[in-house]
Amino acid sequence: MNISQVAARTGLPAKTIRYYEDIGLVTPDRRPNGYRDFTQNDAHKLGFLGRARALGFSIDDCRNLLTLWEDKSRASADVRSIAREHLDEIDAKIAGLTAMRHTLAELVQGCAGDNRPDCPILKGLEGS
Amino acid sequence: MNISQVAARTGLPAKTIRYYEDIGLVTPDRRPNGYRDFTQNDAHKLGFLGRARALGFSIDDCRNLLTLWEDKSRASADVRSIAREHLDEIDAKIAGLTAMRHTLAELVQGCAGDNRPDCPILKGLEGS
DNA sequence: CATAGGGGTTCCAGTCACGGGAAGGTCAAG
DNA sequence: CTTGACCTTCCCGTGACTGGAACCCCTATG
Repeated sequence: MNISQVAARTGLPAKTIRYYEDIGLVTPDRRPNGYRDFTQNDAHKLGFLGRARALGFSIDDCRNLLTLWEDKSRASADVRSIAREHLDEIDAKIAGLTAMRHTLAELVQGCAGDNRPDCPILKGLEGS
Repeated sequence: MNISQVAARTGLPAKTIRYYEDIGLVTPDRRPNGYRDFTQNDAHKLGFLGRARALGFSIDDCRNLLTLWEDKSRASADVRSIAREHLDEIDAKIAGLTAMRHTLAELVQGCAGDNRPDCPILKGLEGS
């Protein structure tokens, strides 16, 4: 399979796929003319990567997950622990954003939004 | 004021303050020896920047907010519209993360977390 | 057979918002 | 005079790509 075909199948840009090869996440064969030749398994791995990245896993996480995924004898507890850590991170991010949202919403609420130069949002940002 | 003092007052690292000067957000004076000399107003601006950044405003947003902040005749509606857009962005991020969390939590829940190699998390990531 | 196009390849540079660290000038204290 | 804290600039690295240039390969058409 050429790179454009695997790109179409996985939804990943060709550039990204080449980058994933650069950092050793996939190792496609090469044809005599130098073109990359992806197997079904490569495409499958790249699809896996795409979904894991979409779920917010870092490249390092993905590398670990890929290893576990290919290791038939791995313990599912290992996978679970990576996923759990990631879940905690997501929760922390959500909490941070929610706090941010709260503060900002208060500022916006207090703002008349008219043509007067008096703006509580800027006042709020001015600090104590 | 030297950079370390304004850093202490604003909570921003000196490196960050120099960077903000690089990209034109502040323009401190210079002493004969080359040291930066920050006015009270500079410190105030940097504090403003720190709080706005902490609320997740982008550097570009901050640049706009700073302009509005320094413009005595600005309309509060302008500020409000920037803040509202930012609020929408925050909401979108929260929604995305929440969806992610949901998917991931389902995967984790389905995982026994024992030593068997059968792992629903990896299965879920394998895709259709 | 020449050529046009749509693939593919490599490599280099840029992104964002800094952080780390080197090499060297400056200043106040002991 | 020396020490040590502080300041300066400069350059490289981060993460995960993205854009572009320059060039090769393959097929189809006049």
